[in-house]
Amino acid sequence: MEGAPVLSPEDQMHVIESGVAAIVPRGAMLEKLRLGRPLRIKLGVDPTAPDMHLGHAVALRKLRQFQDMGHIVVLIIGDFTALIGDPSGRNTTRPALTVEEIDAHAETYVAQAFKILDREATELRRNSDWLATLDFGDILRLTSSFTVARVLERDDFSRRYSEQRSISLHEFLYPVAQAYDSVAIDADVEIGGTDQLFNLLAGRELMEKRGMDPQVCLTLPLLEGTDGVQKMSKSYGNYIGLTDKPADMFGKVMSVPDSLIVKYFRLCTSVPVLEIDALEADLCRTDARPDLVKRRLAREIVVLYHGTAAALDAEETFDRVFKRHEPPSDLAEFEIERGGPVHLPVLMRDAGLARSTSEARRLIDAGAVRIGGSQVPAGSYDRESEELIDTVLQAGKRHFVRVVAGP
RNA sequence: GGGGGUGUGCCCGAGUGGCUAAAGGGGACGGGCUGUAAACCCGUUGGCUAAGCCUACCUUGGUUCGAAUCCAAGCGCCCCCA
Repeated sequence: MEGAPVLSPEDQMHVIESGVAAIVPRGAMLEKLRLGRPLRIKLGVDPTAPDMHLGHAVALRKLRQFQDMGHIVVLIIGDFTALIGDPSGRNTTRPALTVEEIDAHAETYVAQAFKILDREATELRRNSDWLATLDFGDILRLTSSFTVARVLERDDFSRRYSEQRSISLHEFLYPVAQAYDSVAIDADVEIGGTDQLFNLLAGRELMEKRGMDPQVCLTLPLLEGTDGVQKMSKSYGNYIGLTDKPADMFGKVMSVPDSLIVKYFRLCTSVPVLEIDALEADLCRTDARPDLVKRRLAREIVVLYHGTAAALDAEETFDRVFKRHEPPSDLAEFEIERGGPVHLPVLMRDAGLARSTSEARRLIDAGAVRIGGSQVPAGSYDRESEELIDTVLQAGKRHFVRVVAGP
């Protein structure tokens, strides 16, 4: 955003607060903004998960908002802390990663992060730069700033402690290391998920003890996945991947429950906050059209990751498939031999329309399968190849394959 | 170190010798309604060119015409005592 108008501290505050879980302490945030200089906004990431989805992007989007208002982002790859493994939200010790894994993950992470962040306003750092050089004396001085009781207050530690699960001594050092990151880069603000609050506060306290202007801690809520219940996660299968195909992305957003529309706008799009406020007000009216608002949401998100043209295309495909019940334009093709009988369950399994021939039979018996638009009757499993070639085979509402003659 | 418990399909959970591909629920999938929302209704939910066959109740071995169910050993998890 070149030449963005300079917002007043109060207006900036309004943007910053959109969608956040907490700003601690809120007053300090405002004071920092009033300084009138670019603030240094810190995000530390553990190079663990290379496949990113909208949930991972939430913090990055918030950082981007800061950048658009003229602030600097300091993105820290926790290559050194990954050797410890963040215990946050875990019941057990997290396995440490190898150096090779860390490098590979960091690379893919950064590549994806710069789809969202402004490279020009980003400082990219690795925390091994300053953590690896500390000697034992430094570490002793550092750890003397914290007490065991304080660290044990953390939910995850206290739970593990009372349940008599093991806590390795080095895990205690994770918040210390993260706090030291804030000192090393002189952070004004650090952002993270709600489960990070303790670590963020540790940074604030350490800076204070060192006579620095302590960082403000900003936490972001977890983003629910397409099921609207569980947090977005690959293992729950409810995620929208940043590299999902435009049509898939559009469709997945449309399947998100209405109750999450505003949250998604705030956490996943770059729509101006004032506009989202207006949208939210509209949605509360009795003649509201949540379907249209959600459509816009889907469009905004696809534009962000695939551009305008792809978004228009995705919406068109969506209408074709789900409104007019026609096959999409970019159909996958599946080749079969010309001449001879075809057993539908096997064809469907091989073409990826069903996971097994048994499932394919079930789909047929449930009336979910169509050849060239006409329903296959239950129990009818065999066809001649000529009846299938150059037709569209459909299983359920969203799975299509064009059958063509093979070599 | 001693004592007790438990291990079932994607998950939870019933089942204590044949009628069990295994109740019920959740989830998922499919169909209807719709806005690929919610709510609701119906169906399906091990594999296999399939009225049949094969593989399945932690593992291995055993008893039996027949075992998820009984016995033995092993492995995992949980609880109590020391």
